[in-house]
Amino acid sequence: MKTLEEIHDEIINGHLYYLRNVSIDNVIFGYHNKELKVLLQRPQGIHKWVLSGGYIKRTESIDEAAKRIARERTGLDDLYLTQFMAFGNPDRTTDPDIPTRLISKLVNIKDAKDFWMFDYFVSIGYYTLTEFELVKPNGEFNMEECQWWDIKKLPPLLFDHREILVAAFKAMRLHLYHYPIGYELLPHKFTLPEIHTLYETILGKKLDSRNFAKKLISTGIIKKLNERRNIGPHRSPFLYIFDKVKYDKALKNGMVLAI
Amino acid sequence: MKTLEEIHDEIINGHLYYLRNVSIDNVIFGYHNKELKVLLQRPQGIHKWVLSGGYIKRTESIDEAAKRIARERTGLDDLYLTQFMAFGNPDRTTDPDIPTRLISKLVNIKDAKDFWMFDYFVSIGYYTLTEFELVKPNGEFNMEECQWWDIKKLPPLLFDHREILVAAFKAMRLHLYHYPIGYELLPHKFTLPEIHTLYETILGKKLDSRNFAKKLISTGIIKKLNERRNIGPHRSPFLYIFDKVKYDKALKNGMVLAI
DNA sequence: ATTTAATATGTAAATTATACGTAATAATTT
DNA sequence: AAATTATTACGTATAATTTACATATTAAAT
Repeated sequence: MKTLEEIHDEIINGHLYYLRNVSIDNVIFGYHNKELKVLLQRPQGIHKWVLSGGYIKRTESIDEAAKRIARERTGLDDLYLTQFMAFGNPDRTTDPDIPTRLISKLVNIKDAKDFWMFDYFVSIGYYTLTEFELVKPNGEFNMEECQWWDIKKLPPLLFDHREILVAAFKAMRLHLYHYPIGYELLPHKFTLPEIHTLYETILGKKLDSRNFAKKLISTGIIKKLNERRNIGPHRSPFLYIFDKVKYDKALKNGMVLAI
Repeated sequence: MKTLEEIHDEIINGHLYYLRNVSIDNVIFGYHNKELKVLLQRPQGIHKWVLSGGYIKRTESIDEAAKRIARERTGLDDLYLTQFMAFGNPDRTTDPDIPTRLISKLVNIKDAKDFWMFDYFVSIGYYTLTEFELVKPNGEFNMEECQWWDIKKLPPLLFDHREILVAAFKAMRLHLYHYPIGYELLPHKFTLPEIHTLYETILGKKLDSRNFAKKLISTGIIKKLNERRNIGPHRSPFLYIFDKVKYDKALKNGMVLAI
Protein backbone atom coordinates (compact mmCIF):
# COMPACT_ATOMS: atom_id res chain seq x y z
CA MET A 1 0.00 0.00 0.00
CA LYS A 2 1.34 3.34 -0.99
CA THR A 3 1.55 6.20 1.47
CA LEU A 4 -0.24 9.47 0.77
CA GLU A 5 3.12 11.10 0.36
CA GLU A 6 4.18 8.62 -2.29
CA ILE A 7 0.91 9.12 -4.07
CA HIS A 8 1.30 12.88 -3.99
CA ASP A 9 4.79 12.57 -5.37
CA GLU A 10 3.62 10.25 -8.14
CA ILE A 11 0.91 12.65 -9.14
CA ILE A 12 3.31 15.57 -9.32
CA ASN A 13 6.43 13.87 -10.60
CA GLY A 14 5.06 10.76 -12.19
CA HIS A 15 6.39 11.70 -15.62
CA LEU A 16 9.88 11.32 -14.20
CA TYR A 17 9.27 7.69 -13.23
CA TYR A 18 6.76 6.69 -15.85
CA LEU A 19 6.53 6.89 -19.59
CA ARG A 20 4.37 9.66 -20.89
CA ASN A 21 1.46 9.21 -23.25
CA VAL A 22 1.40 5.46 -22.98
CA SER A 23 -0.34 3.33 -20.37
CA ILE A 24 -1.68 -0.11 -19.64
CA ASP A 25 -5.28 -1.18 -19.21
CA ASN A 26 -5.89 -4.61 -17.76
CA VAL A 27 -9.14 -6.44 -18.25
CA ILE A 28 -9.23 -8.83 -15.30
CA PHE A 29 -11.75 -11.60 -15.81
CA GLY A 30 -12.70 -13.73 -12.84
CA TYR A 31 -14.26 -17.16 -12.91
CA HIS A 32 -15.91 -18.89 -10.01
CA ASN A 33 -18.71 -21.38 -9.69
CA LYS A 34 -20.11 -21.07 -13.21
CA GLU A 35 -19.86 -17.30 -13.22
CA LEU A 36 -17.68 -15.06 -15.34
CA LYS A 37 -17.00 -11.62 -13.96
CA VAL A 38 -14.77 -8.65 -14.59
CA LEU A 39 -13.01 -6.48 -12.01
CA LEU A 40 -13.90 -2.81 -12.19
CA GLN A 41 -13.29 0.22 -10.05
CA ARG A 42 -15.30 3.37 -9.52
CA PRO A 43 -13.42 6.62 -9.11
CA GLN A 44 -14.39 8.84 -6.20
CA GLY A 45 -17.32 11.02 -6.99
CA ILE A 46 -17.83 9.51 -10.42
CA HIS A 47 -20.69 7.22 -11.31
CA LYS A 48 -19.00 5.31 -14.06
CA TRP A 49 -16.58 2.42 -13.73
CA VAL A 50 -13.09 1.91 -15.08
CA LEU A 51 -10.71 -0.93 -15.83
CA SER A 52 -7.61 -1.22 -13.72
CA GLY A 53 -4.97 0.73 -15.51
CA GLY A 54 -1.58 2.13 -14.78
CA TYR A 55 1.59 3.59 -16.12
CA ILE A 56 4.77 2.02 -17.38
CA LYS A 57 7.91 2.56 -15.36
CA ARG A 58 10.98 3.66 -17.27
CA THR A 59 12.76 0.55 -16.05
CA GLU A 60 10.25 -2.10 -16.99
CA SER A 61 8.83 -3.72 -20.12
CA ILE A 62 5.18 -3.34 -21.01
CA ASP A 63 4.56 -6.97 -20.03
CA GLU A 64 6.15 -6.34 -16.64
CA ALA A 65 4.10 -3.19 -16.20
CA ALA A 66 0.88 -5.05 -16.96
CA LYS A 67 1.80 -7.74 -14.45
CA ARG A 68 2.72 -5.25 -11.73
CA ILE A 69 -0.50 -3.32 -12.25
CA ALA A 70 -2.54 -6.52 -12.15
CA ARG A 71 -0.74 -7.58 -8.99
CA GLU A 72 -1.50 -4.27 -7.30
CA ARG A 73 -5.16 -4.73 -8.09
CA THR A 74 -5.57 -8.42 -7.28
CA GLY A 75 -2.76 -9.33 -4.89
CA LEU A 76 -1.91 -12.21 -7.22
CA ASP A 77 1.55 -12.67 -8.60
CA ASP A 78 1.13 -15.50 -11.06
CA LEU A 79 -1.42 -14.05 -13.43
CA TYR A 80 -1.01 -14.95 -17.06
CA LEU A 81 -1.60 -11.77 -19.03
CA THR A 82 -2.20 -11.60 -22.74
CA GLN A 83 -1.68 -8.46 -24.77
CA PHE A 84 -4.56 -8.09 -27.20
CA MET A 85 -4.66 -4.57 -28.64
CA ALA A 86 -3.54 -0.98 -28.36
CA PHE A 87 -6.06 1.84 -28.19
CA GLY A 88 -5.22 5.39 -29.09
CA ASN A 89 -7.03 8.43 -30.26
CA PRO A 90 -7.03 11.96 -28.92
CA ASP A 91 -10.54 11.70 -27.54
CA ARG A 92 -10.36 8.35 -25.88
CA THR A 93 -10.11 9.75 -22.36
CA THR A 94 -12.48 12.59 -22.68
CA ASP A 95 -15.82 12.19 -20.97
CA PRO A 96 -18.17 14.69 -19.44
CA ASP A 97 -17.52 12.84 -16.19
CA ILE A 98 -13.75 12.95 -16.46
CA PRO A 99 -12.36 12.42 -12.98
CA THR A 100 -9.77 15.17 -12.88
CA ARG A 101 -11.39 17.11 -10.10
CA LEU A 102 -10.32 14.88 -7.29
CA ILE A 103 -6.70 14.75 -8.33
CA SER A 104 -6.59 18.44 -9.06
CA LYS A 105 -7.76 19.03 -5.50
CA LEU A 106 -5.27 16.57 -4.07
CA VAL A 107 -2.32 18.38 -5.55
CA ASN A 108 -3.68 21.91 -5.79
CA ILE A 109 -3.51 22.25 -9.51
CA LYS A 110 -5.33 25.06 -11.22
CA ASP A 111 -5.81 23.35 -14.54
CA ALA A 112 -5.59 19.61 -14.57
CA LYS A 113 -5.41 19.75 -18.35
CA ASP A 114 -1.80 20.90 -18.13
CA PHE A 115 -0.97 17.82 -16.28
CA TRP A 116 0.92 14.80 -17.57
CA MET A 117 -1.75 12.46 -16.27
CA PHE A 118 -4.53 14.01 -18.28
CA ASP A 119 -2.67 14.07 -21.53
CA TYR A 120 -3.47 11.90 -24.55
CA PHE A 121 -2.58 8.33 -23.61
CA VAL A 122 -2.22 5.38 -25.90
CA SER A 123 -3.25 2.37 -23.88
CA ILE A 124 -1.97 -1.14 -24.33
CA GLY A 125 -4.72 -3.63 -23.50
CA TYR A 126 -4.02 -6.86 -21.65
CA TYR A 127 -6.43 -9.38 -20.29
CA THR A 128 -6.15 -12.12 -17.72
CA LEU A 129 -8.48 -14.74 -16.33
CA THR A 130 -8.29 -15.82 -12.72
CA GLU A 131 -10.19 -17.65 -10.00
CA PHE A 132 -11.99 -14.79 -8.40
CA GLU A 133 -12.20 -16.23 -4.92
CA LEU A 134 -8.42 -15.91 -4.71
CA VAL A 135 -8.50 -12.21 -5.44
CA LYS A 136 -8.56 -9.48 -2.84
CA PRO A 137 -9.95 -6.63 -4.94
CA ASN A 138 -7.87 -3.63 -4.05
CA GLY A 139 -8.79 -0.37 -5.70
CA GLU A 140 -6.40 2.42 -6.49
CA PHE A 141 -6.07 5.19 -3.97
CA ASN A 142 -8.62 7.43 -5.64
CA MET A 143 -11.24 4.76 -6.14
CA GLU A 144 -14.39 4.57 -4.13
CA GLU A 145 -15.19 0.98 -5.00
CA CYS A 146 -13.49 -2.00 -6.57
CA GLN A 147 -15.63 -5.03 -7.31
CA TRP A 148 -16.53 -7.87 -9.62
CA TRP A 149 -19.25 -7.35 -12.18
CA ASP A 150 -21.06 -10.07 -14.00
CA ILE A 151 -19.99 -10.03 -17.63
CA LYS A 152 -23.60 -9.92 -18.75
CA LYS A 153 -24.63 -7.05 -16.50
CA LEU A 154 -21.99 -4.38 -16.83
CA PRO A 155 -22.43 -0.94 -15.28
CA PRO A 156 -21.77 2.22 -17.31
CA LEU A 157 -18.08 2.52 -18.06
CA LEU A 158 -15.94 5.64 -18.34
CA PHE A 159 -14.05 6.66 -21.47
CA ASP A 160 -13.59 3.90 -24.02
CA HIS A 161 -13.37 1.22 -21.36
CA ARG A 162 -16.42 -0.65 -22.58
CA GLU A 163 -14.87 -0.89 -26.03
CA ILE A 164 -11.63 -2.19 -24.50
CA LEU A 165 -13.51 -4.67 -22.36
CA VAL A 166 -15.51 -5.99 -25.28
CA ALA A 167 -12.37 -6.31 -27.41
CA ALA A 168 -10.68 -8.24 -24.59
CA PHE A 169 -13.65 -10.54 -24.25
CA LYS A 170 -13.67 -11.31 -27.96
CA ALA A 171 -9.92 -11.88 -27.97
CA MET A 172 -10.22 -14.23 -24.99
CA ARG A 173 -12.96 -16.28 -26.63
CA LEU A 174 -10.88 -16.61 -29.78
CA HIS A 175 -7.74 -17.53 -27.88
CA LEU A 176 -9.69 -20.30 -26.18
CA TYR A 177 -9.58 -22.33 -29.37
CA HIS A 178 -5.81 -22.05 -29.69
CA TYR A 179 -4.42 -21.86 -26.18
CA PRO A 180 -5.21 -23.79 -23.01
CA ILE A 181 -6.92 -22.20 -20.06
CA GLY A 182 -7.83 -23.42 -16.63
CA TYR A 183 -4.57 -23.81 -14.79
CA GLU A 184 -5.16 -20.73 -12.65
CA LEU A 185 -8.91 -21.26 -12.52
CA LEU A 186 -9.48 -24.81 -11.38
CA PRO A 187 -8.27 -26.70 -8.32
CA HIS A 188 -5.09 -28.70 -8.83
CA LYS A 189 -7.23 -31.79 -9.24
CA PHE A 190 -10.44 -31.18 -11.12
CA THR A 191 -13.18 -33.20 -12.78
CA LEU A 192 -14.32 -33.27 -16.38
CA PRO A 193 -17.66 -31.64 -15.51
CA GLU A 194 -15.75 -28.83 -13.81
CA ILE A 195 -13.59 -27.96 -16.78
CA HIS A 196 -16.55 -28.51 -19.08
CA THR A 197 -18.56 -25.95 -17.17
CA LEU A 198 -15.63 -23.53 -17.26
CA TYR A 199 -15.53 -23.63 -21.05
CA GLU A 200 -19.30 -23.37 -21.33
CA THR A 201 -19.35 -20.34 -19.08
CA ILE A 202 -16.64 -18.48 -20.94
CA LEU A 203 -18.05 -19.27 -24.35
CA GLY A 204 -21.58 -18.64 -23.17
CA LYS A 205 -22.91 -21.72 -24.89
CA LYS A 206 -23.59 -25.40 -24.30
CA LEU A 207 -20.95 -27.87 -25.39
CA ASP A 208 -21.77 -31.53 -25.82
CA SER A 209 -20.06 -33.14 -22.86
CA ARG A 210 -18.98 -36.34 -24.63
CA ASN A 211 -17.46 -34.55 -27.59
CA PHE A 212 -15.90 -31.93 -25.36
CA ALA A 213 -14.18 -34.57 -23.25
CA LYS A 214 -12.94 -36.44 -26.31
CA LYS A 215 -11.44 -33.32 -27.85
CA LEU A 216 -9.93 -31.95 -24.67
CA ILE A 217 -8.33 -35.27 -23.80
CA SER A 218 -7.00 -35.61 -27.33
CA THR A 219 -5.00 -32.37 -26.88
CA GLY A 220 -3.03 -34.13 -24.17
CA ILE A 221 -3.15 -31.19 -21.78
CA ILE A 222 -5.07 -33.10 -19.11
CA LYS A 223 -4.33 -36.44 -17.48
CA LYS A 224 -6.82 -38.74 -15.81
CA LEU A 225 -6.04 -39.84 -12.26
CA ASN A 226 -7.13 -43.03 -10.62
CA GLU A 227 -9.02 -41.05 -7.99
CA ARG A 228 -12.50 -39.70 -7.74
CA ARG A 229 -14.02 -36.65 -6.15
CA ASN A 230 -16.73 -37.27 -3.60
CA ILE A 231 -19.65 -35.11 -4.65
CA GLY A 232 -22.31 -36.39 -2.31
CA PRO A 233 -25.27 -38.51 -3.32
CA HIS A 234 -24.11 -39.08 -6.89
CA ARG A 235 -21.67 -41.05 -8.87
CA SER A 236 -18.15 -39.85 -8.09
CA PRO A 237 -16.39 -38.26 -11.05
CA PHE A 238 -12.77 -39.03 -11.83
CA LEU A 239 -10.17 -36.42 -11.09
CA TYR A 240 -7.82 -34.98 -13.69
CA ILE A 241 -4.73 -32.81 -13.54
CA PHE A 242 -3.09 -30.65 -16.15
CA ASP A 243 -0.02 -32.07 -17.83
CA LYS A 244 1.98 -28.94 -17.14
CA VAL A 245 4.65 -29.69 -19.69
CA LYS A 246 2.14 -30.11 -22.50
CA TYR A 247 0.04 -27.25 -21.17
CA ASP A 248 2.99 -24.86 -21.26
CA LYS A 249 4.01 -26.08 -24.67
CA ALA A 250 0.49 -25.38 -25.92
CA LEU A 251 0.56 -21.92 -24.32
CA LYS A 252 3.76 -21.20 -26.16
CA ASN A 253 3.16 -22.86 -29.53
CA GLY A 254 -0.59 -22.94 -29.72
CA MET A 255 -2.84 -25.95 -30.24
CA VAL A 256 -6.14 -26.77 -31.87
CA LEU A 257 -9.19 -27.30 -29.71
CA ALA A 258 -12.06 -27.59 -32.15
CA ILE A 259 -14.84 -27.44 -29.58
CA MET B 1 8.91 16.45 -48.82
CA LYS B 2 9.87 18.26 -45.68
CA THR B 3 12.27 21.19 -45.74
CA LEU B 4 15.46 21.05 -43.72
CA GLU B 5 14.04 23.73 -41.49
CA GLU B 6 10.94 21.69 -40.75
CA ILE B 7 13.09 18.69 -40.01
CA HIS B 8 15.28 20.68 -37.68
CA ASP B 9 12.24 21.99 -35.87
CA GLU B 10 10.78 18.50 -35.55
CA ILE B 11 13.98 17.20 -34.09
CA ILE B 12 14.18 19.97 -31.53
CA ASN B 13 10.51 20.48 -30.75
CA GLY B 14 8.97 17.19 -31.81
CA HIS B 15 7.74 16.43 -28.32
CA LEU B 16 5.41 19.41 -28.65
CA TYR B 17 3.71 17.99 -31.74
CA TYR B 18 4.08 14.28 -31.08
CA LEU B 19 3.32 11.95 -28.23
CA ARG B 20 6.31 10.98 -26.16
CA ASN B 21 7.42 7.45 -25.49
CA VAL B 22 5.08 5.88 -27.98
CA SER B 23 5.63 5.39 -31.68
CA ILE B 24 4.51 3.41 -34.70
CA ASP B 25 6.47 0.83 -36.64
CA ASN B 26 5.06 -0.24 -39.98
CA VAL B 27 6.00 -3.49 -41.60
CA ILE B 28 5.32 -2.83 -45.29
CA PHE B 29 5.15 -6.04 -47.27
CA GLY B 30 5.24 -5.82 -51.01
CA TYR B 31 4.08 -8.42 -53.48
CA HIS B 32 4.92 -8.54 -57.14
CA ASN B 33 5.36 -11.29 -59.66
CA LYS B 34 5.56 -14.21 -57.22
CA GLU B 35 7.85 -12.37 -54.84
CA LEU B 36 7.18 -11.20 -51.32
CA LYS B 37 9.35 -8.38 -50.09
CA VAL B 38 9.54 -5.95 -47.22
CA LEU B 39 10.43 -2.28 -47.34
CA LEU B 40 13.42 -1.33 -45.21
CA GLN B 41 15.57 1.74 -44.80
CA ARG B 42 19.18 2.15 -43.84
CA PRO B 43 20.13 5.09 -41.65
CA GLN B 44 23.07 7.21 -42.74
CA GLY B 45 26.34 5.77 -41.63
CA ILE B 46 24.75 2.68 -40.13
CA HIS B 47 25.01 -0.76 -41.62
CA LYS B 48 21.79 -2.19 -40.28
CA TRP B 49 18.31 -1.67 -41.61
CA VAL B 50 15.13 -0.42 -39.96
CA LEU B 51 11.39 -0.58 -40.49
CA SER B 52 9.60 2.58 -41.40
CA GLY B 53 8.53 4.13 -38.15
CA GLY B 54 7.25 7.41 -36.92
CA TYR B 55 5.62 9.34 -34.17
CA ILE B 56 1.99 9.95 -33.32
CA LYS B 57 0.69 13.49 -33.63
CA ARG B 58 -1.27 14.82 -30.70
CA THR B 59 -4.22 15.35 -33.00
CA GLU B 60 -4.46 11.93 -34.61
CA SER B 61 -5.38 8.39 -33.65
CA ILE B 62 -2.80 5.62 -33.76
CA ASP B 63 -4.49 4.18 -36.86
CA GLU B 64 -4.26 7.56 -38.56
CA ALA B 65 -0.62 7.91 -37.55
CA ALA B 66 0.22 4.50 -38.98
CA LYS B 67 -1.50 5.41 -42.23
CA ARG B 68 0.23 8.78 -42.50
CA ILE B 69 3.63 7.22 -41.83
CA ALA B 70 3.01 4.50 -44.39
CA ARG B 71 1.93 7.12 -46.91
CA GLU B 72 5.09 9.14 -46.36
CA ARG B 73 7.14 6.05 -47.06
CA THR B 74 5.25 4.62 -50.02
CA GLY B 75 3.35 7.50 -51.58
CA LEU B 76 0.21 5.35 -51.38
CA ASP B 77 -2.90 6.58 -49.68
CA ASP B 78 -5.14 3.57 -49.68
CA LEU B 79 -3.06 1.09 -47.71
CA TYR B 80 -4.94 -1.25 -45.46
CA LEU B 81 -3.00 -1.39 -42.21
CA THR B 82 -3.51 -3.96 -39.50
CA GLN B 83 -2.38 -3.44 -35.94
CA PHE B 84 -0.80 -6.63 -34.69
CA MET B 85 1.19 -6.03 -31.51
CA ALA B 86 2.85 -3.50 -29.23
CA PHE B 87 6.50 -3.77 -28.33
CA GLY B 88 7.98 -2.19 -25.27
CA ASN B 89 10.95 -2.72 -23.07
CA PRO B 90 13.63 -0.32 -21.91
CA ASP B 91 16.32 -1.91 -24.06
CA ARG B 92 14.46 -2.29 -27.30
CA THR B 93 16.15 0.63 -28.98
CA THR B 94 19.61 0.19 -27.66
CA ASP B 95 22.17 -1.15 -30.07
CA PRO B 96 25.90 -0.67 -30.34
CA ASP B 97 25.12 0.92 -33.70
CA ILE B 98 22.44 3.27 -32.43
CA PRO B 99 22.10 6.07 -34.97
CA THR B 100 22.10 9.08 -32.69
CA ARG B 101 25.28 10.57 -34.04
CA LEU B 102 23.84 11.99 -37.17
CA ILE B 103 20.92 13.64 -35.51
CA SER B 104 23.08 14.96 -32.69
CA LYS B 105 25.25 16.62 -35.29
CA LEU B 106 22.26 17.99 -37.19
CA VAL B 107 20.97 19.82 -34.18
CA ASN B 108 24.17 20.41 -32.23
CA ILE B 109 23.26 18.41 -29.22
CA LYS B 110 25.91 17.45 -26.74
CA ASP B 111 24.24 14.36 -25.41
CA ALA B 112 21.61 12.79 -27.59
CA LYS B 113 20.55 10.71 -24.64
CA ASP B 114 18.81 13.71 -23.10
CA PHE B 115 16.70 13.96 -26.13
CA TRP B 116 13.04 13.07 -26.47
CA MET B 117 13.74 11.05 -29.58
CA PHE B 118 16.15 8.71 -27.90
CA ASP B 119 13.97 7.99 -24.94
CA TYR B 120 12.28 4.65 -24.22
CA PHE B 121 9.59 4.19 -26.87
CA VAL B 122 6.77 1.70 -26.84
CA SER B 123 6.08 0.91 -30.45
CA ILE B 124 2.74 -0.09 -31.90
CA GLY B 125 3.28 -2.51 -34.78
CA TYR B 126 1.18 -2.36 -37.93
CA TYR B 127 1.60 -4.26 -41.13
CA THR B 128 0.34 -3.76 -44.65
CA LEU B 129 0.66 -5.61 -47.91
CA THR B 130 0.82 -3.79 -51.21
CA GLU B 131 1.72 -4.21 -54.85
CA PHE B 132 5.30 -3.13 -54.81
CA GLU B 133 5.48 -1.81 -58.32
CA LEU B 134 3.07 0.93 -57.24
CA VAL B 135 5.36 2.11 -54.49
CA LYS B 136 7.91 4.88 -54.78
CA PRO B 137 10.17 3.98 -51.88
CA ASN B 138 10.91 7.22 -50.14
CA GLY B 139 13.24 7.08 -47.17
CA GLU B 140 13.16 9.41 -44.22
CA PHE B 141 15.44 12.40 -44.32
CA ASN B 142 18.23 10.71 -42.43
CA MET B 143 18.20 7.49 -44.39
CA GLU B 144 20.84 6.56 -46.87
CA GLU B 145 18.80 3.87 -48.62
CA CYS B 146 15.22 2.71 -48.80
CA GLN B 147 14.54 -0.49 -50.67
CA TRP B 148 12.66 -3.74 -50.92
CA TRP B 149 14.19 -6.86 -49.43
CA ASP B 150 13.20 -10.39 -50.22
CA ILE B 151 11.46 -11.85 -47.21
CA LYS B 152 13.75 -14.85 -47.27
CA LYS B 153 17.00 -12.88 -47.46
CA LEU B 154 16.80 -10.14 -44.90
CA PRO B 155 19.78 -7.97 -44.08
CA PRO B 156 20.82 -7.35 -40.46
CA LEU B 157 18.20 -5.24 -38.72
CA LEU B 158 18.67 -2.62 -36.05
CA PHE B 159 17.15 -2.81 -32.58
CA ASP B 160 14.30 -5.29 -32.24
CA HIS B 161 13.13 -4.72 -35.78
CA ARG B 162 13.71 -8.30 -36.83
CA GLU B 163 11.49 -9.47 -33.99
CA ILE B 164 8.80 -7.00 -35.05
CA LEU B 165 9.08 -8.07 -38.67
CA VAL B 166 8.80 -11.75 -37.82
CA ALA B 167 5.80 -11.11 -35.58
CA ALA B 168 4.14 -9.15 -38.38
CA PHE B 169 4.80 -11.94 -40.85
CA LYS B 170 3.29 -14.54 -38.55
CA ALA B 171 0.28 -12.33 -37.87
CA MET B 172 -0.22 -11.77 -41.60
CA ARG B 173 -0.11 -15.46 -42.37
CA LEU B 174 -2.66 -16.17 -39.66
CA HIS B 175 -4.93 -13.35 -40.79
CA LEU B 176 -4.91 -14.82 -44.26
CA TYR B 177 -7.21 -17.59 -43.10
CA HIS B 178 -9.78 -15.18 -41.70
CA TYR B 179 -9.62 -12.06 -43.81
CA PRO B 180 -9.46 -11.51 -47.57
CA ILE B 181 -6.37 -10.14 -49.28
CA GLY B 182 -5.56 -9.23 -52.81
CA TYR B 183 -7.59 -6.15 -53.56
CA GLU B 184 -4.56 -3.87 -53.43
CA LEU B 185 -2.23 -6.51 -54.85
CA LEU B 186 -3.82 -7.77 -58.02
CA PRO B 187 -5.04 -5.96 -61.13
CA HIS B 188 -8.73 -5.08 -61.12
CA LYS B 189 -9.36 -8.13 -63.27
CA PHE B 190 -7.23 -11.11 -62.34
CA THR B 191 -7.11 -14.82 -63.07
CA LEU B 192 -7.37 -17.78 -60.72
CA PRO B 193 -3.72 -18.73 -61.28
CA GLU B 194 -2.73 -15.19 -60.31
CA ILE B 195 -4.54 -15.17 -56.99
CA HIS B 196 -3.47 -18.75 -56.40
CA THR B 197 0.18 -17.77 -56.81
CA LEU B 198 -0.34 -14.82 -54.48
CA TYR B 199 -1.55 -17.08 -51.68
CA GLU B 200 1.19 -19.62 -52.32
CA THR B 201 3.85 -16.93 -52.18
CA ILE B 202 2.63 -15.43 -48.95
CA LEU B 203 2.14 -18.77 -47.25
CA GLY B 204 5.37 -20.10 -48.68
CA LYS B 205 3.81 -23.41 -49.65
CA LYS B 206 2.03 -25.15 -52.48
CA LEU B 207 -1.73 -25.16 -52.48
CA ASP B 208 -3.69 -27.60 -54.61
CA SER B 209 -5.13 -25.43 -57.34
CA ARG B 210 -8.47 -27.21 -57.67
CA ASN B 211 -9.19 -27.17 -53.97
CA PHE B 212 -7.94 -23.61 -53.63
CA ALA B 213 -10.28 -22.40 -56.37
CA LYS B 214 -13.24 -24.26 -54.88
CA LYS B 215 -12.68 -22.78 -51.44
CA LEU B 216 -11.94 -19.27 -52.57
CA ILE B 217 -14.99 -19.17 -54.83
CA SER B 218 -17.15 -20.57 -52.04
CA THR B 219 -16.31 -17.53 -49.86
CA GLY B 220 -18.06 -15.39 -52.44
CA ILE B 221 -15.38 -12.71 -52.45
CA ILE B 222 -14.52 -13.21 -56.13
CA LYS B 223 -16.76 -13.25 -59.18
CA LYS B 224 -16.04 -14.92 -62.49
CA LEU B 225 -16.29 -12.77 -65.60
CA ASN B 226 -17.16 -13.93 -69.05
CA GLU B 227 -13.81 -12.70 -70.34
CA ARG B 228 -10.41 -14.26 -70.61
CA ARG B 229 -6.92 -12.91 -70.35
CA ASN B 230 -4.67 -13.43 -73.34
CA ILE B 231 -1.51 -15.02 -72.00
CA GLY B 232 0.21 -15.98 -75.22
CA PRO B 233 0.58 -19.48 -76.54
CA HIS B 234 -1.63 -21.16 -73.93
CA ARG B 235 -5.20 -21.60 -73.02
CA SER B 236 -6.65 -18.25 -71.93
CA PRO B 237 -7.67 -18.17 -68.30
CA PHE B 238 -10.94 -16.60 -67.22
CA LEU B 239 -10.85 -13.26 -65.50
CA TYR B 240 -12.29 -12.64 -62.05
CA ILE B 241 -12.99 -9.52 -60.02
CA PHE B 242 -13.48 -9.07 -56.31
CA ASP B 243 -17.02 -8.66 -55.10
CA LYS B 244 -16.19 -5.52 -53.18
CA VAL B 245 -19.29 -5.64 -51.01
CA LYS B 246 -18.59 -9.19 -49.84
CA TYR B 247 -14.86 -8.48 -49.65
CA ASP B 248 -15.40 -5.53 -47.34
CA LYS B 249 -17.88 -7.46 -45.27
CA ALA B 250 -15.32 -10.23 -44.85
CA LEU B 251 -12.65 -7.68 -43.90
CA LYS B 252 -14.96 -6.36 -41.23
CA ASN B 253 -16.57 -9.50 -39.91
CA GLY B 254 -14.05 -12.15 -40.81
CA MET B 255 -14.58 -15.29 -42.85
CA VAL B 256 -13.25 -18.81 -43.04
CA LEU B 257 -10.85 -19.77 -45.78
CA ALA B 258 -9.70 -23.27 -44.89
CA ILE B 259 -6.92 -23.48 -47.46
C1' DA C 1 -1.60 -29.58 -88.72
C1' DT C 2 1.38 -30.08 -84.89
C1' DT C 3 3.52 -28.72 -80.78
C1' DT C 4 3.76 -26.62 -76.37
C1' DA C 5 2.55 -25.16 -71.92
C1' DA C 6 -0.82 -23.62 -69.48
C1' DT C 7 -5.98 -23.73 -67.69
C1' DA C 8 -10.35 -26.00 -66.29
C1' DT C 9 -12.77 -29.28 -64.08
C1' DG C 10 -15.11 -33.62 -60.81
C1' DT C 11 -15.09 -37.49 -57.83
C1' DA C 12 -13.81 -40.97 -54.65
C1' DA C 13 -11.59 -41.73 -50.28
C1' DA C 14 -10.21 -40.29 -45.91
C1' DT C 15 -10.78 -37.67 -42.11
C1' DT C 16 -13.18 -35.02 -38.87
C1' DA C 17 -17.20 -33.38 -36.54
C1' DT C 18 -21.70 -34.10 -34.88
C1' DA C 19 -25.59 -36.19 -32.78
C1' DC C 20 -27.32 -38.98 -29.59
C1' DG C 21 -28.95 -42.69 -25.29
C1' DT C 22 -28.09 -45.88 -21.57
C1' DA C 23 -25.81 -48.08 -17.80
C1' DA C 24 -23.28 -47.16 -13.59
C1' DT C 25 -23.00 -45.22 -9.15
C1' DA C 26 -22.75 -42.66 -4.39
C1' DA C 27 -25.22 -41.25 -0.82
C1' DT C 28 -29.69 -40.32 1.12
C1' DT C 29 -34.27 -41.59 2.16
C1' DT C 30 -37.65 -44.85 3.17
C1' DA D 1 -31.99 -53.36 2.79
C1' DA D 2 -34.17 -51.43 -1.03
C1' DA D 3 -35.46 -47.56 -3.57
C1' DT D 4 -34.58 -43.04 -5.09
C1' DT D 5 -32.11 -39.28 -7.07
C1' DA D 6 -28.99 -36.79 -9.66
C1' DT D 7 -25.02 -37.18 -11.62
C1' DT D 8 -20.98 -39.34 -14.38
C1' DA D 9 -19.11 -42.40 -17.99
C1' DC D 10 -18.86 -43.98 -22.28
C1' DG D 11 -19.27 -45.52 -27.90
C1' DT D 12 -21.14 -45.51 -32.41
C1' DA D 13 -23.44 -44.35 -36.55
C1' DT D 14 -24.10 -40.52 -39.62
C1' DA D 15 -23.05 -36.32 -41.71
C1' DA D 16 -19.95 -32.99 -43.21
C1' DT D 17 -15.68 -31.57 -44.62
C1' DT D 18 -11.21 -32.02 -46.43
C1' DT D 19 -7.95 -34.12 -49.19
C1' DA D 20 -5.97 -36.37 -53.06
C1' DC D 21 -5.65 -36.87 -57.61
C1' DA D 22 -5.66 -37.03 -63.69
C1' DT D 23 -7.30 -35.67 -68.09
C1' DA D 24 -9.30 -32.93 -71.66
C1' DT D 25 -9.09 -28.25 -73.47
C1' DT D 26 -7.03 -24.49 -75.67
C1' DA D 27 -4.20 -20.27 -77.65
C1' DA D 28 -0.54 -19.17 -80.14
C1' DA D 29 3.71 -20.34 -82.42
C1' DT D 30 5.88 -23.19 -85.67
